[in-house]
Amino acid sequence: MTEHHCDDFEGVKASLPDDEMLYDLAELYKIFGDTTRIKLLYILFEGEMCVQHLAELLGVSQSAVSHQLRILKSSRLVRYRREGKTIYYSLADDHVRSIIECGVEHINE
Amino acid sequence: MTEHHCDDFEGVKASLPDDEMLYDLAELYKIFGDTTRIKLLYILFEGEMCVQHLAELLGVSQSAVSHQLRILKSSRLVRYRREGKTIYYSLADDHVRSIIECGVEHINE
DNA sequence: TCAACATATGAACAGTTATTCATATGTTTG
DNA sequence: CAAACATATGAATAACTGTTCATATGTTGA
Repeated sequence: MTEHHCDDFEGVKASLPDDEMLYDLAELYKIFGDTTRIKLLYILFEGEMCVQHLAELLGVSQSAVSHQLRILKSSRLVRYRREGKTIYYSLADDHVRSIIECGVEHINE
Repeated sequence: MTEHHCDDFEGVKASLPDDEMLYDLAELYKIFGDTTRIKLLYILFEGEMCVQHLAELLGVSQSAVSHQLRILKSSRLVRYRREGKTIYYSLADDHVRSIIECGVEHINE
């Protein structure tokens, strides 16, 4: 009797989270899987910043940043506040930090 | 004096990790950003399993699983051992678990 | 060594994604 | 209200990604 689990389909299958949850999880990580968005999040670690300046720091167009911010916003990873014409973006909560830290740990091993 | 950081380009820029690290990080998360791979990892939480059975559990072709396993392997997220004709895959370490747990936390908030 | 089996790999294709360009929305000031 | 500015959005495009099919590699036992 080996220790592999090929015998126990039903057991393993039952232990899996439901498909919707797995889908959501993948969707979440997809968001972190892009250099522009990772950079955005890292910049926002330091505090809020307006769109224009985010674009300059990243070296991409205002439009590109805005599109990416929309994705981050819709996943509730960032939030924003308006001040006159300017909109300042910031991190929504600390999950972002902890998620990224987990990744960094793996890379630095 | 507001609290935003638009003034402090250089400061924020200096605080950013180097591009290579940010790239690697994005590459890592990209791997988690796919339902098939997330499922694979979840299955392997329960123990090692051979390719054929992984394919059956996932409902995709043997080839597809093999391609995905190659990606997971090259990122050192899984490892394998051969036993005759069969190859058993398993998680490489516990980082996978902690990374995924961070994601789950965000989803369940 | 040959047949049967398990896994890996390459090419092709369909679907997705990130960017840019052009333009729209919304805000402030004269 | 009009002009100037900041951001958002839609369409188009180029690049990337995951799957399948066909086939190659590698292992075992007769």
